[in-house]
Amino acid sequence: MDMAIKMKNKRPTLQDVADLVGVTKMTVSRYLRTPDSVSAPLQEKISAALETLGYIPNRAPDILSKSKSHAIGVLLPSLTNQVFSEVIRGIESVLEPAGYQTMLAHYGYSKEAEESRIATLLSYSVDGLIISESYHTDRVRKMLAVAGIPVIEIMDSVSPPIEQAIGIDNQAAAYAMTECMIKRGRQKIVYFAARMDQRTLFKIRGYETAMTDHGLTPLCLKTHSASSFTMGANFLKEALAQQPDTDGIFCTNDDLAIGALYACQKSGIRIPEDIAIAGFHGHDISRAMVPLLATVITPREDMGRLAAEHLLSRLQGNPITQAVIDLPFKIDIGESI
Amino acid sequence: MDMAIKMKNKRPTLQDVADLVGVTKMTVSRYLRTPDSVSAPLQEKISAALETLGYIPNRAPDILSKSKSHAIGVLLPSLTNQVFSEVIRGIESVLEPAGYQTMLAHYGYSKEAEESRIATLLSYSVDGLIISESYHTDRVRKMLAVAGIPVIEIMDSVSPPIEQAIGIDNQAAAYAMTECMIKRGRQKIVYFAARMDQRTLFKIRGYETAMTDHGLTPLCLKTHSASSFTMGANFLKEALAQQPDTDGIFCTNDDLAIGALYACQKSGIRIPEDIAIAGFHGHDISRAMVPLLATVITPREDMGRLAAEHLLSRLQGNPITQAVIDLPFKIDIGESI
DNA sequence: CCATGATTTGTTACGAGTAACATTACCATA
DNA sequence: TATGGTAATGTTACTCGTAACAAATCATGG
Repeated sequence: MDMAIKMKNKRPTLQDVADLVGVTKMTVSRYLRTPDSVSAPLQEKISAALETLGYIPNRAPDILSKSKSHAIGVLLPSLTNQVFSEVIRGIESVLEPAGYQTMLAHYGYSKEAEESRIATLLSYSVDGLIISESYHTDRVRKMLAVAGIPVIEIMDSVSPPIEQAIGIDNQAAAYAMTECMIKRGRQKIVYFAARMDQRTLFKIRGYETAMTDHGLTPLCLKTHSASSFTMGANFLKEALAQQPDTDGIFCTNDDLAIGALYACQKSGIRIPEDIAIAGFHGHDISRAMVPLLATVITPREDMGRLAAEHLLSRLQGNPITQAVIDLPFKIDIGESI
Repeated sequence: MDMAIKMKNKRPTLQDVADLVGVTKMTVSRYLRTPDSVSAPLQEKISAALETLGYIPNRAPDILSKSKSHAIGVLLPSLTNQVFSEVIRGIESVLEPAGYQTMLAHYGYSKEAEESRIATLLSYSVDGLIISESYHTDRVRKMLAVAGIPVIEIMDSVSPPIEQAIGIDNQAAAYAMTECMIKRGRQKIVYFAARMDQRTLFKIRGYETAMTDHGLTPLCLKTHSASSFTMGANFLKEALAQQPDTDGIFCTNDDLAIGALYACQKSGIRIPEDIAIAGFHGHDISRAMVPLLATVITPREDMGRLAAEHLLSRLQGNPITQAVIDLPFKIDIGESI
């Protein structure tokens, strides 16, 4: 066999193109960035050579010499949650048309994992970071400070931001929904909480404050595992066991609420006559189902979109105009409370 | 003000660490990779200096000299679709523990966009690619060939793969579900199709073949826009207008099916007595709702997981063991047919 | 007390593209 | 035809970490 020609299977470089044309790689480099800076005959020859070899630009040298990767790191707690899928969608809808690449990472709600993921993203010289959660370790804060790139925190608008935060006031949202249920006559409202992350803790506080403000006794069922329809059904059973006259359920997200709602339907519990159910986030399904789920509608995609827009603005050298952007939420009473 | 010390705000390099300790960067480099290759006193001093400066490794030189980024490019048609969120989850569940970074991109079902996204991913020297759809332009095929990195296609197991494909037989799946509905007595089944991508076309073919095989007349409602609950409701209206005695609906995905199902509930159409409804994919919601949605359960997360596993295996130098991996689907008749 | 080998640290070169500077080619005009 | 000026192309140096090689240091045994 001929094992001569083959072997050199590495992708073509500017030098390969230059050799084919008979010029230096500098000329090819110039052609790629400003075609007219090269003479007309060369333009054609270089263009043909690029096509022949299938040349693809290489960002590595640029990342090395200019520390600019044109990539943005996105660090979220989870990919399992629909909320974050929508955030990613919002982010990508801005970054991609702007020519930025998204580097996605997740840390499963673990602080140690967050540290290592941020280090990893920084090791790729990302030009900016979008991260979530409002609490960060000192090590994370130091890494971000040293990296000297713009960082935007999303999801929560209450905690003081590292630089800039875009989110909602989860506590106020939970308070509002709880109060709404109380005003509609519910007294024995149970809160279903999962994951127990920062945002969930804020929501619980909002719920508990609303309950005690109205002279009612809060009852919160908690799990550290992820939320799911099944978990919502399980929580329903437990709630009825602990508090048989439960007349309202407020869930940390739509999954739990829908799980609880279907479980009620299966056991002949009428919604909302017997028990009122409310969720959190307002996913598409809750806007379509029968009965319509009462929920707190949150601007998840907007959060991603705005975060990306502000990040790009800062990459263009603009200063931070607003350290905290508090996005509005909306209470939708649907048909389930 | 003192503008002396500040200014040099770029992130610390190995040289900075070395200067602080009083050695060459080579020594620090060695310490980072094999701490014991450096004398004990130096180990401590270097460790302290790294901490003081907040040094973060830089992958750029490695990418440049070894063309190894430890990043995997993932190109999907859309991020809007829950199917792909779950695929991403599967991919990340393997890549992240293996120390690989995910570079995510999407192309909105456009072939031109696919070309440019692949070029972008390659420009970052990704070590491997996971892409979707089975049809690719010549330019894409050439880029992939020149890049010389392992490529895995997911979602479809029928078309001949570039190198390796992992997916399901969409046509067979649609055929199976259609036949199942027919065997349960349905005659006037309408197909709801959206997006009209490769996979949808396969499904339509499966549905139509099953119908004609059983002497029935297929009727397919189509839209090029994305599927949604609303679209499912609209399709229902149109189906009843075009074929008032419609007794079955088979949808290209669960969203359309659920939208149609809820629309039926609202108009007093009984499911499945009056109309049988089936979806495709078996998302969590369809496994929890009342009535349980009949659906084709597809191994979305498995697809991602397997794709990532096979990719890693090939990055470790193993050959392709199976060019096409056809994953099983499952018909779940639920309570809606 | 020096030779020998082992251990530790240092030096040089490289990867791909580009900024900055240097050179060459070419044209028009005096 | 020499000259000035511009347009086109070439050269050099640089980015940061590390492989490969070189040098220095140290310990041990004869």
